[in-house]
Amino acid sequence: MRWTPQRRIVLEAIKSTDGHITGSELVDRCRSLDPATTPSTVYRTLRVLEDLGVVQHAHGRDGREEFQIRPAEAHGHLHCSSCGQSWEISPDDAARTVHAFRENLGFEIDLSHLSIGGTCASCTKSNHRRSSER
Amino acid sequence: MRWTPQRRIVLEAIKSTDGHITGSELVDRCRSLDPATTPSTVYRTLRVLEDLGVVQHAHGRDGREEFQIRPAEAHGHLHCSSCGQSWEISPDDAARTVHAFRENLGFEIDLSHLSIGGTCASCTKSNHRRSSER
DNA sequence: CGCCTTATTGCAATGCGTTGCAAGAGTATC
DNA sequence: GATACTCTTGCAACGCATTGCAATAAGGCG
Repeated sequence: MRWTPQRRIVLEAIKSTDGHITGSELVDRCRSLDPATTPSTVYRTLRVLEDLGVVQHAHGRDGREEFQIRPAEAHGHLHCSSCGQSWEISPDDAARTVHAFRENLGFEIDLSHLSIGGTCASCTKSNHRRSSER
Repeated sequence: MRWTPQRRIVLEAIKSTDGHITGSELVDRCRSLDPATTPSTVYRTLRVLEDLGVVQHAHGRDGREEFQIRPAEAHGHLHCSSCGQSWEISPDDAARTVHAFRENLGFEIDLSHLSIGGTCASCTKSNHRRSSER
């Protein structure tokens, strides 16, 4: 494994982000640190960093990969299709779900990859209000 | 809404598939029915059919869209990252999960979009066997 | 310190999917 | 059946991500 300037930059860029970041956003950010950055290097570096366990990716609601520094504790994400926001699933809720699938199906959920779409509480409420106004 | 030959072909193609199919696979299939098929039309038609509620899409483990004729009952999918297989989540297990998130977080899971990655029962078993052999 | 091995990079080409736009073809109306 | 309206199509260009390949440079070794 070689520790190259390019890899340093990718790591620096992803470290300085708060929460998730998509591949192309990261390419942009790297380019602002070093204009000579090429996309292929960034994407390849991301895979290397993921193999090393430094970063991880999940999929946003549109299926696009979103990267982040690997958190201390693996957690899934919740995406609201109405307002577009996303949240981390709390360790408790996650554990409950993981447990249920393990018991019922023997299926071991990969929490770091878990991404659930739907409608958040406040959007559910406001949608309901709007439909009863008609 | 116009019922054109192109749309007829897309619908025919997706109807004749068993289970899921990715966009590009569907384009190929349409091309075998009509070589003049263009990708943009296929993808646009898929969105129209989805708006009509005829088809729906979810995301495979790699995040790629996978389409299918909308089933009588919405169901999520389970993807094993080890063997690559995928299964439908039974209505019971699905309901349990949906219920849990609604109660705890007020979050309304979109079941038709739910796609969970992890390791299936038999792969978990054989991985375990392999590691204890070392 | 310089050389050698080979991991890594940059480039160019590819694939999937999307979009703007002008040309074309459904559908309704008369 | 002809006409007009406008929804759809096909094309070309684009964006994101990946890959093969030759050139480059990192890091170990003498």
